[in-house]
Amino acid sequence: MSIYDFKQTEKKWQDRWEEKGVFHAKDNSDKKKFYGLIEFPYPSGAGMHVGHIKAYSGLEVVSRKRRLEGYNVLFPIGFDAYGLPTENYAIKTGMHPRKVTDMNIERFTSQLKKVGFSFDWTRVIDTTDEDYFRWTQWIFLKMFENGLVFRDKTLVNYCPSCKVVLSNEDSQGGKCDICHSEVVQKSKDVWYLRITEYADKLLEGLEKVDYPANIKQQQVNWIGKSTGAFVNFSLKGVDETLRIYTTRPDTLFGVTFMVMAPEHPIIDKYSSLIKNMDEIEAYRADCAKKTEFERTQLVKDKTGVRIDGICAVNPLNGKEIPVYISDYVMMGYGTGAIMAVPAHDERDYDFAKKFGIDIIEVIKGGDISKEAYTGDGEMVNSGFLNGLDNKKDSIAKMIEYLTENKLGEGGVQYKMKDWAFNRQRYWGEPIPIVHCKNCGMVAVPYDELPLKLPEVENFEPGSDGESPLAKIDSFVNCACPKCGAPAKRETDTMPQWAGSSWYFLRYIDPHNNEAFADKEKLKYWLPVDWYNGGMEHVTRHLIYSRFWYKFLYDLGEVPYEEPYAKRSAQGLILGPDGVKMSKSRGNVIDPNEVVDVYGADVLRTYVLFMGDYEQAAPWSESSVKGCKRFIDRVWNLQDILTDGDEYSDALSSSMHKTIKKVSEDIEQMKYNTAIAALMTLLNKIYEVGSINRAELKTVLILLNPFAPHITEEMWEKCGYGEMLAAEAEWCGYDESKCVDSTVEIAIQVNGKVRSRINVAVDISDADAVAAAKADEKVAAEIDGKNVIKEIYVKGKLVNIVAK
RNA sequence: GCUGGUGUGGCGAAAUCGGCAGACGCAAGGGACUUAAAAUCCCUCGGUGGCAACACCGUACCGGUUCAAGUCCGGUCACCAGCACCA
Repeated sequence: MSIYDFKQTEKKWQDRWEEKGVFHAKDNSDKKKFYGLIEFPYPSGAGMHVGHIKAYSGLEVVSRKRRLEGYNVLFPIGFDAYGLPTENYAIKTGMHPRKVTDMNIERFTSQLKKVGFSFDWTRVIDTTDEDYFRWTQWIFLKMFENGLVFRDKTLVNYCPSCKVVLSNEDSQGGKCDICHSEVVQKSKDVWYLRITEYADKLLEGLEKVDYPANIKQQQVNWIGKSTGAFVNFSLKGVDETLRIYTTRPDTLFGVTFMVMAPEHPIIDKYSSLIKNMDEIEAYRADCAKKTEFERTQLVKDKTGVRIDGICAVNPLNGKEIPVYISDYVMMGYGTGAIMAVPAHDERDYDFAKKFGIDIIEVIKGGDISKEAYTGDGEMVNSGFLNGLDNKKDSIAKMIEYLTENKLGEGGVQYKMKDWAFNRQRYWGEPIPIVHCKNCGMVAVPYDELPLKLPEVENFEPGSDGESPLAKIDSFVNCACPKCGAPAKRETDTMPQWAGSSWYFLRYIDPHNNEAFADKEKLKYWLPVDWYNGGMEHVTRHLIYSRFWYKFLYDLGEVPYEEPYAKRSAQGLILGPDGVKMSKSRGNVIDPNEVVDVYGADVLRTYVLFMGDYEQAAPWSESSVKGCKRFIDRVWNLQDILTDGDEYSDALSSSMHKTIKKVSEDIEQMKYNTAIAALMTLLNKIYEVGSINRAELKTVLILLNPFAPHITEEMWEKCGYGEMLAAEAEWCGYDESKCVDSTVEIAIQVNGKVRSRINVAVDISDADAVAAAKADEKVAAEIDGKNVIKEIYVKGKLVNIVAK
């Protein structure tokens, strides 16, 4: 018995795989392709996390299996290297972000290689590389050309700590996605990408892809499509319409007041008519003080101010309606104003109660003296709608009436907002736009790309929320590409999501200087067959990259409608204390230490064995040892190896069953049970006491995707060949050989197990029941009773119902 | 509040279609080997009762369907994740 020297062995095979280039994807191949994609890492200074290992190991196993199955596999890796942590580190230490990035990438690379991942290292990309971001800028300019880029001065999410403007996706829950501090609202002129233009396409595309239901649902909710109507209310005494959006046009006869967002422009436009402007300004100031989080909390106790001097008119019956401002209405959704129907909306009801406003019932079914009735029913107090069902007929009828009389029309709204696309920071892709007094916003010509970052001394962002680039005159001052007049460059950079929005396309053709990727190659490799990543990206990167891809599809640059055919998400690895790993808690597990102590094969096996791949699970050092034992027991199979080029009778059915189980489980990401099946097989082999050459070969191939190093070493040592990864074929199995000739079945009497017997697999129902009845215990149990029913479930059990 | 999900031993977890609950691993206890420890190997391991064969109970809780329910149906509770005054 020899001891398995994992350190020396793992290094040996990692070097050989690299030398031989066995994991390089081949272009222009006739073979079936498989494109497996994992979310490329942000190369942080902290180095790799065990979470990375789990995230990559899933598709690593699939990719290795696919190669053995004869596929041409693209399983690439790269680095999403622009971002604030690097820049902040550079500010702190005085090192250039380029240097920091290069160091971190080098460290990640060596760590990844030590785990033995089968990435194609000839296709590595780095989003901060000028040959890469040149094309990020190129896509941005294409969007600019096509009207998908615009500037707007409105309230934006702003992180005072990071000193950057955040998109809606980056400030979920009112917290900054980067540093988790409270986001404030600030009025600022910033860049947007018109992602809402693609809302419907993003929604419809979900029907064509294989994503888990929860991921689809989350995206659907995030896009938040609603259908309803726009209604134009006139304001009394002035030539002005107050336009609102509602999903409930059926309740239009029940409107008793209107509410505008505090920032609504109509207020300023008619401030001279408003008698209580002081009160309104005071309320606005109060709202501005609230954080986004406070403002979006659902509160029963509504606040607001009635606008004295402005009055709206119900377009149906000419009734005068008071107008309020309140912060429960948001400027960013719909038109920033609502018609309030307190009888049938909880928020309006709370507001009406507080301010003593009339509540008019227009749908029968509730008790509006107690609470708002939001259910359905028959229309009342509603003129031409009376007697109709509110859902079935009256919505359509009302929209028809509004349209005919030019009082409004049907419409849709989305919760998703346009993408605030900018960072007031240094370490990002420069936005390739020039501001010219004569020509306005002008695109940097394509042949001047990449527009590089200037060399600067100080990366510190300006306190006024300006990019550090604004201080570099040599960068800012330029000639207008259109008219040649002196002009100024845009100084904002792109947000960190830019580079990752299309990286999977560049892997396909990473060294192309003529285009972001060759069309023929895109046609061969796309779509990504399987994309694994974290749940945290479902309403960020995953939406953004689908949007960019769909834009490129509309341009004719990419071949299919959706980028990712299938998506999956791994669960978190928690600390040994069952809580999310964090530096401050001191419960972080360093994957390098695990590799050093137990070896890469053990680490890889453990992260997949620890539980359901998609579920969170705590780290357990002793369970790691269990996997170490398993790997060592595999090594020791050499001691009981015998000749034989066919499966032995003793192991045949176990071999076939295990091949079937492992093959099927990998496809369903049930890696834990696949490994358990291999352990079960190993137990069986040791019980039998020997393994022959044919059986060992199968064991090595089945285990190879999980533990590639030890299986390569044994492959070579036992004389199967030179390199498993280059030579082996995935094992087949024979369904008919997965079963033994006899099985043990349970015998139940009235549903309770009373005995067990061995029967032939192909026993007939009648014989099985007869055999069951012949059993002593069963016979005693049914003696003197009436047998009512007899059931035989093939290979499982017999149930005799007796009274 | 809405959406998606989860609830099974001391722990991580298994269990196609409803068909022997607890595979596999960890921890624990006992034993072998050892001067000793580690490593390794063997045995036990959901609970209660029993010397035992065995019996009864047991998949968050209450109820239902069924010969048979962890699995299906109705209701309740708890936890996790995401969204949230979205008109």
